Amino acid sequence: MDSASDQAGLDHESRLEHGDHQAVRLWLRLLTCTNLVERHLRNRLRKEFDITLPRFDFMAQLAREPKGLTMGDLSQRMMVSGGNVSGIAVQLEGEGLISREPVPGNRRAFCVTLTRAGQKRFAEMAEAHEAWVAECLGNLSGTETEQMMSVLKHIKHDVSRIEP
Amino acid sequence: MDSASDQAGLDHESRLEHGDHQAVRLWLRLLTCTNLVERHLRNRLRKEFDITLPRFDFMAQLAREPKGLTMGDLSQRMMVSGGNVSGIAVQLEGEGLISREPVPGNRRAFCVTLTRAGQKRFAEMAEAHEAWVAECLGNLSGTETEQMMSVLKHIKHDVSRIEP
DNA sequence: GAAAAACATTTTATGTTTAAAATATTCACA
DNA sequence: TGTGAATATTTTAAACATAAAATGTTTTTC
Repeated sequence: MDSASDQAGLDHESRLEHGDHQAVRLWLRLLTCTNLVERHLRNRLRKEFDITLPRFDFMAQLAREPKGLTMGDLSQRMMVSGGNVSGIAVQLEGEGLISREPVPGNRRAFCVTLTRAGQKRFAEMAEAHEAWVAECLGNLSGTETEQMMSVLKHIKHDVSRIEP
Repeated sequence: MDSASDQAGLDHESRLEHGDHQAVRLWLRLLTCTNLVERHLRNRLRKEFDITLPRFDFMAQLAREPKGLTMGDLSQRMMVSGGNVSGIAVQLEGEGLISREPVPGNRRAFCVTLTRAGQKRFAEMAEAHEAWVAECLGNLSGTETEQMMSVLKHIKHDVSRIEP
């Protein structure tokens, strides 16, 4: 607990505690940083396009998959609950940005796609969004970006091995 | 747009586009990874201690500041709106985990502290929480941790220079 | 010293998020 | 086949988030 103590010369238990503590410090910084960027993007999307981040994300997933996705696919890719995409879909459909067609062989599922209007609208937003992200993360050196990508991959791997 | 094209030999504009694209890829990975860890911690806190992440965070801020914090301090440190902490405070006060005393020289402000019960409860949770974080982020090498801390600091600096 | 500005907090209205329950459809299999 | 398990989605209830208005207190300023 003594912050003046040096890492060298600690016993096993203390070293473990120290490592855990380091992990917490890293986690807090990671969380703060991500929230900072996320909030920035959220605010700009709202100000410039009057759209929320989840709705933008919803459309982004569809833009990547021109053949369309089911509600379940969307829920999984956006990593949010099913009830969530359900609500967003109703709104976007009401605005004519997406359409939901029944799937021929499966009366449970919908096939959701961007409408023509949705594609056009998303293209405008995506361009701006990419520039905003670049403002936040584009000043890193090539090395920094690679390090970050690599460590994040490592973390993702570790976390997905837990989940019980 | 051609993913087979090599970074070398691109003109200025394409290189810019490439850089922006890299930034977006990094951002998506960063967001995914943070959400993954956050969700894991949220679930465990709920399962093991029947508490939400914001409420845990609220208590964590107080645990670090035994002299107490005002509602405004808490709002700032948790980086959420004032109305938000207000609601959480009512609940935690109702459960006897925090107390709100008037500040002697300032009848506007409250001084919020953990009660004895709150300290005890938080200590239990914090220990588990630290271990869970270590499960997620503790398998990184010293180098990886340092790289991550460094790059995140860089990002935070860049983002806070934007905001308007 | 009174009016105005700034401060600290709560209330209100609106919207997002989640988990869990409900509904409906399809699949597996004895 | 027909019963139960699995799948796909929607609905519901509770917690959380924000902005903006409301309330009360302190400080500034003229």
